[in-house]
Amino acid sequence: MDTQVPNFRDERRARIIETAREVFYEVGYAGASMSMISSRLGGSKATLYAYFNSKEELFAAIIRDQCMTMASFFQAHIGTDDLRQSLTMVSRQLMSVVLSDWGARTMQLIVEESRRNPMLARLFNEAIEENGRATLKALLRTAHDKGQIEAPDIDEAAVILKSLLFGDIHFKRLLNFEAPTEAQMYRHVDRAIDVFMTYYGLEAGRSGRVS
Amino acid sequence: MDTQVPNFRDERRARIIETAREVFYEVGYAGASMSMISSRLGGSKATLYAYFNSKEELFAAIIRDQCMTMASFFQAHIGTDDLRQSLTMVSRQLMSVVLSDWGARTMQLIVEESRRNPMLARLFNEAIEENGRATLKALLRTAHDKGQIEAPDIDEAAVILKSLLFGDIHFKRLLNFEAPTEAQMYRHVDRAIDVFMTYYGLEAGRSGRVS
Amino acid sequence: MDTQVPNFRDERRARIIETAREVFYEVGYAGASMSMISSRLGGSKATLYAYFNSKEELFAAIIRDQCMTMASFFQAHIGTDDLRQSLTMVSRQLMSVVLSDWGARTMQLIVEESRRNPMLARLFNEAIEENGRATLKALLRTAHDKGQIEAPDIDEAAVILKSLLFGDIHFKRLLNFEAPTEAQMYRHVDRAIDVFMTYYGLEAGRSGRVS
Amino acid sequence: MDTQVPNFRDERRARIIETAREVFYEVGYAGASMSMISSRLGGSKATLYAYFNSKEELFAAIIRDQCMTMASFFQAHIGTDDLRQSLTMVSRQLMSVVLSDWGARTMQLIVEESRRNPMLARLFNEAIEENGRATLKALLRTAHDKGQIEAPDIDEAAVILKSLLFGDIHFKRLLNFEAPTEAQMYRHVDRAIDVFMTYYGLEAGRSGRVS
DNA sequence: GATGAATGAGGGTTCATTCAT
DNA sequence: AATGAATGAACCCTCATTCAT
Repeated sequence: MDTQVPNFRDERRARIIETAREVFYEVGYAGASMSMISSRLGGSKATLYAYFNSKEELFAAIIRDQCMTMASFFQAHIGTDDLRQSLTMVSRQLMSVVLSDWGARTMQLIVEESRRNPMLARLFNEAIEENGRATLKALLRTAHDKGQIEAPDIDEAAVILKSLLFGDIHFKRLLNFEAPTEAQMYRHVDRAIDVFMTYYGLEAGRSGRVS
Repeated sequence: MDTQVPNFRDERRARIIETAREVFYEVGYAGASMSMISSRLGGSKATLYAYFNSKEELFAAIIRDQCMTMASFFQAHIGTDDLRQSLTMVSRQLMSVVLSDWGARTMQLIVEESRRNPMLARLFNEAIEENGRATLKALLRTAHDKGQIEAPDIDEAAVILKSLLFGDIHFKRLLNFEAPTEAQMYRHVDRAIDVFMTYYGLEAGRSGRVS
Repeated sequence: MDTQVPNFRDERRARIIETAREVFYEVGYAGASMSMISSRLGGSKATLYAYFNSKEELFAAIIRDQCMTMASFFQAHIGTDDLRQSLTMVSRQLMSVVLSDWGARTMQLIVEESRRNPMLARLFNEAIEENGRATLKALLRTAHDKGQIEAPDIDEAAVILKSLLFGDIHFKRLLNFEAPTEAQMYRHVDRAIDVFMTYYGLEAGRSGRVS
Repeated sequence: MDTQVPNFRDERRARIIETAREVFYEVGYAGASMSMISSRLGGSKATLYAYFNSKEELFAAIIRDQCMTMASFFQAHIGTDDLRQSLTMVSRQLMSVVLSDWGARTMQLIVEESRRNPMLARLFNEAIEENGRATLKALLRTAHDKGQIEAPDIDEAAVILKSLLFGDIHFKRLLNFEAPTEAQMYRHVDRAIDVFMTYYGLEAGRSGRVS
């Protein structure tokens, strides 16, 4: 059971990852050098190589780490009876992570390296899909079963909702446009859910359409 | 009228841009070297620098060029009386460009460099916004005026449609996932327009919802 | 006699020399590039090479030109009966040239290149020696013959005077220290002549010694 | 006291400085390349940059080093009662350093770079002024106090002596003319001191004037 | 296990010079 | 006679990586 007790080596490894993460996030993969990282870390470059065999491997470890962190944000949401409210809460959480400086930058870095290392892209996709969208899908399936919506293809419905949420706003974040304010983001989420529910919901008529 | 007749210099410049574009698209901005470009081009490195003052400038010229090309794909669409058909045609065009290897790779490169050179991101955004979405907006406005849809905020409606179109599928393309087949893309477009029309349209009932 | 009538080629050559001189004086021999010169000149680099076979040759032509100009400053001085006054006038002239920005910079450039091209140093030395000091020597010889001074070795006397004049002040100018004001320079000249005359003169006693 | 024991790093650094000094002295600052230096040194270019951040910095370190060496030549001279003899000894020392190949070349290099890096000129000036001339000044002050000379303005007297010493002969050395033989240099020093003492001294009459 | 020191390969960029026109 | 275009060589400098201690 010594994996439960982080030893000295694990701690050092964690410090390396954290420091290197800062550097990569600041100047990008190509812009970062092992010298920068080791000098900010305090040790020597050779020490870095004692923990990671190459720059690429170090970067991959960081991305793995970040993806795990990101996935953790999307877990453990309990749906309520009010579907709209549940969707709103989950969506807001999803958006606040994805649109944050950290979230947007993470995806930028992955895009930058996804050619050289396709595994990174898969990791990231899983982190969002298998957690973020999985949560959405669970919500939708429950709602479908409860007769709140009519969505025979849950996967497709989840894609539609995710598209409505991310869509243009995420696109612009990747291009380094400023993040929306929280109020703007909330309005955006409301509209997205509105559109979604109009299509999939069984409520009578559209609500909030002409705001 | 001598600007109409490209002289030697312009031709050579065009050849440089084309060759450099290939290299950048293959290995990314950081992965490309001026040596690679010049050797593939056939000349010497110094010749490159006679046409472009720096690697960065060469890259910017290429991106500018690509953005113009991309914008040109979105111009001059004539709407018909059938709104769904018009939207479908424009959307398919938009998607086929954006999801193509070339379109997706272009955005990846811009994401890679948008930090160092924010102007590139602006150029790209304009190429898509001011042409792609402008065309959409024109269509929607006409439809609104004709009473085919009810969209008091045309901008917002265009964002919704664009989000539905791009959304998840574009996201995955940026991460180097495979492009959908044409049939898949067509189905996606149909679904997106369906959702859109259900929300904004004045048609009676939803069509094609349960496919 | 067509050398008397400067033709087109000579004029152009002169313009090249003048422009190149500016550049060399601003950034030094190594710091200057043929591109800088030709672009400031207006023509093409190839034109430069039509007039001068190499950068080194162009530089040599400039230095030759400047040395001739410098030599011209030291000619045609007529001595008066008052030896001190004559020496003062000649010395002031000599010093004002040598300490000027132009004069000091010329010597710097020559020092920079004298290793690679010893001829430049010889030219410069001659410009000063065979004109500046020759004038001094003529003055001194006349004075000696008139019985105003007693200097059996005129050469040596001239060296002493020149040393007293140039000495420390020229040394500092070569190191880019600021030029003295005219008043300071005049005082320096007075003192130098005073020392000189005390040694070589036949006047009774020293004058102006304790100022 | 481990600063007293030069470690490996200091030794290597010293070797770099020595090798680089040779190269710079042979071909000048602009003519030298880091490749030349590293290949003569035996290591790689990157090693050079581990010790000095840039070519300019390496050069500056060398010049600083040389200036310190030069300054060390001028220290610790004890005057005797015989002023002429003391002046002669100090002057000979000063001249032999300044006129040596090494001394002259050092100043040439500094002149070459004094524009780009004025600090070098200041260093050199101090090395000579604050040591060479300071020694002279100390001698003169003592002599003045003893009543051997009458020099109310010691600074000025020192400038005069230094000028007489350096003057023409140093000027020519900067232009790469050959160094005088030791005999010639001694004669020059004698003459300079003779002129100086005639002006400032309180001895009766001039001595050695007509040699 | 950690490190200071070292390095080969390559980066972007500039240069003096030479052709074909 | 003049030039626009081209180039090979070299520049300073940085990098990811390794090895002896």
